[in-house]
Amino acid sequence: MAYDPKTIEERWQRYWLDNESFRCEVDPSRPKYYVLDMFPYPSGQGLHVGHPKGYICTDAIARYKRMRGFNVLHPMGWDAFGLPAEQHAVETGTHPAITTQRNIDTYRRQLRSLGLSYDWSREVDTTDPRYVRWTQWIFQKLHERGLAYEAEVAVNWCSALGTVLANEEVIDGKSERGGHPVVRLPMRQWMLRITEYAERLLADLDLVDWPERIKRMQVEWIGRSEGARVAFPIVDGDTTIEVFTTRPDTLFGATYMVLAPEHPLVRKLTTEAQRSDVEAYVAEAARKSERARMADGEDKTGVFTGAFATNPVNDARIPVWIADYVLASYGTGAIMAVPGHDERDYAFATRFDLPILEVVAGGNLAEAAFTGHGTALNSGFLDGLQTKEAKARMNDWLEEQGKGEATINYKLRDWLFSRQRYWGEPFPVMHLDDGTVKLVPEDQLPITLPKLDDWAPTGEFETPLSRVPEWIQTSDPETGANARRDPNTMPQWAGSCWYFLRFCDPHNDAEAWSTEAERYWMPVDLYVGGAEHAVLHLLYARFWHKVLYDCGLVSTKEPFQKLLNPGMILGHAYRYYDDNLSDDPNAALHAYPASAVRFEGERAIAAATGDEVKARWLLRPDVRFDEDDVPVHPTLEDIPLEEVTEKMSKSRGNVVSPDDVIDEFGADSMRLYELFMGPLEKGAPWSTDGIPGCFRFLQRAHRLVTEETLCDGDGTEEQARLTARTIAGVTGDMEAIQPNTAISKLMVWSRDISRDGSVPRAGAVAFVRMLAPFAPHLAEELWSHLGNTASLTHEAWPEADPTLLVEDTITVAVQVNGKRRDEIRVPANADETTVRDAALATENVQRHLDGKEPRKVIVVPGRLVNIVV
RNA sequence: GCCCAGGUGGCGGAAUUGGUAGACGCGCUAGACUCAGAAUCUAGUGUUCGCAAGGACGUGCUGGUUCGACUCCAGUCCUGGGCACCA
Repeated sequence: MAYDPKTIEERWQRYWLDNESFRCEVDPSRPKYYVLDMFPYPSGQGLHVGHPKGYICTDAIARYKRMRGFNVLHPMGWDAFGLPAEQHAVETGTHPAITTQRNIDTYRRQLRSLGLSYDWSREVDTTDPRYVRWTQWIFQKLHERGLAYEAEVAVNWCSALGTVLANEEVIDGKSERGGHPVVRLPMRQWMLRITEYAERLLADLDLVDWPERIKRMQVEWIGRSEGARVAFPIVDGDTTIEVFTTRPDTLFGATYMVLAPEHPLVRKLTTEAQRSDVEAYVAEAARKSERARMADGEDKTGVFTGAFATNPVNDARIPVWIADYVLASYGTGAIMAVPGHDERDYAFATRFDLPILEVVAGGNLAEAAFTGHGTALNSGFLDGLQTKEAKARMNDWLEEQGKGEATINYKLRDWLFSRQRYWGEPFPVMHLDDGTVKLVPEDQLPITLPKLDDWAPTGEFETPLSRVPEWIQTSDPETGANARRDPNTMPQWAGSCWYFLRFCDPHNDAEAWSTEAERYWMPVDLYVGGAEHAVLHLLYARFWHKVLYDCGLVSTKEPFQKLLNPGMILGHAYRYYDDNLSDDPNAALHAYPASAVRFEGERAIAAATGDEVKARWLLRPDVRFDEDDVPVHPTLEDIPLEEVTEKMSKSRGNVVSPDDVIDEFGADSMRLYELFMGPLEKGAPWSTDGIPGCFRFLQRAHRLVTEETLCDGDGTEEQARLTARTIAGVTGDMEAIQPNTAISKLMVWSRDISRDGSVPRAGAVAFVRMLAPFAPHLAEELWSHLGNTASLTHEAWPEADPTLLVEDTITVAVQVNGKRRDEIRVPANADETTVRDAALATENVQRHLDGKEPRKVIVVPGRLVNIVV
């Protein structure tokens, strides 16, 4: 019987499902292992070959750990709220719930076809009301602890799309999709006080085993900085401007102040003479997106308000300006400008002819700001102090005088937690007529989404839910008083902040999870998912987890013990450009090769005409190759194509589906290949060239076990040693999560085991067990061929006989002056003198010594001998 | 601009603590089987000189430390990722 993956894989997938082979239950008598994939958003395109890289690796680990006696929790679910389903509803009228279910079905089918060993009885779906109920419940916990509050925050509103856009969806004041105008409008929104947890989110990174670069990204995102708050009184006024500075030691050098254009004091401080200039500047800044403001970079702009403030250390009268280089959202939204010792202030002062004062020695202020540390000067009581001491002295002085205090500031901002969208969790709150907010009683949860008949945006600035008055309008079930529901929904992050807890106890209708299940399964021992979630998802989930910890609802400070990021699998495509910006299928377009296009920021411009153009992609089968083997467009004349390797995405047309690969080679070959390609964390362009090699290996494995006659026992000594070495090596590789080298050792075994005799049964048994994590279908098939009736899911992992790992005779390399000249075979237990003499005696060494006396001989036991002449 | 990761054959990639560079796979070459091909098996395969034995060179580049460097140090170039007026 030839190896036929299709039959084998169908049979065993059926068996695993029918027997619930991977079902797990709390069992305090056994050690647990919780291995988790970041659950996917089920998009309409289904999986591409890049997605399963991590899933396959965690599956191999899960199967390995089961065989090592662990009680393994390995679940899968769906992060199913999200914008694409809602946009699909706008376009087709199909309810997002229907689209979502359809997509989930596709994903589930594809994951099952890979033979992944999930406990499907634990599947969760964040859009399921039984799940939403507990997401809302956790929101209420946050609210009860004062961590959820409402605030007026500006949003990017696009009336053409009828939706609010994230900052990265806005390019140059226009929507990324379609190029429609976007305005910034203030709106009442929910915020979560994540900043209150900044210090713990930072400190507890020490508790987890994560890649250093991910930790660093979180550290930088949180952006802790130590400094001081200082109050500057307004001249002839009753207000003060408060600023944050990391350099209180330079306070004597503050020669002007700057407020962000959005600063609440701008209107109040501006004098009549300056009012029209200031208002024009503020309006201009509001029109620009945050991104555009940052992009302007070096060219500092600003306007004088007409007001003056007093420098609290020397009573100097200094002007107050507004400028958009000061960010409203960081610190206090206002700065003291020290042009002598800050590059931005220096550029601004030079541009507007403001005084520059030297208060730290060490630079040349005629040329540039000096931002380094040094000795204070022109600074009254700080003169002569080094920067570090000067800071401390100034902080003390500020506190003594009541003019400021030492403080810590974070870049991290509170989390904007509402979205003006339909397909998300409604807020479990009631807005009462007196303006207060009351939580919906727990027994009334979940608040479910209303039906929506008309999906098309109205262009009005309103949320989809606000268009359903009978849903918005409600009453307080406890008092019967009038109440309104919140018209916003939660962001997609909400469901993913706690799904790993629900997996511990997914069918519990009395509580979000039981204490027993949480204490047993948590924390997640191994969490695998894309580095693109390095900051947001992982930070938000950690934040919720810490709140739940403070509520006494979870027992661990951190949810994810070890984290790994699979590298991205990239797709190949061929690129050109055209000027059909609106994607009109009937447009008469003009196409351009990459060489005729230049870039201005993120915009592609045709070099000849200056018109904006749009990138287009073709897949290899659609590309024509001309006589010089240059890829060209199949129909458009003279358009050479640029070969690009990028992230797989529908818009680039470079997506490869696992369905096609499985159809041709089977799931086991696909799994083996994705593991064998290289280390988990490394990305690579997708190529099918290596798959036949993996298929051949499985074929050979199949033949060895089913077609050869097995001899009983361990076989010859060489065979027994080979098997023992393989077991030891594969086990070590699995512990280190290096399936690529584990597989290569299995390949060596299958190549060499029948070298000096027929395949020994004991070796075959060990081999099949070791094959199970990588090619589980074939392993099951061979296992039953070896006479077993049960699945090998819970069979014991083989153990290497340690006596067989010790070689009697070993090969030692012989070097002369560090260059390898020969090798010798010596008994493993030979002493140094024996090895040294044997090495000196070899012919090659004698020739290279050429009669000279060795000056020094270095013997590295078991490794090599180096003879220095 | 700043920070981080990484540069090893034609290709994907191996290489405990500094100790035989290139495991394993792909591709390629030759042979076996075959009427032939496919498939399979066997052998070879870093570059270069040599009939060979054997030598020289070789882990982005330039130096350094060392008996010995892919591995450690300094500098430099390239690629990928992150951050980007955070006071």
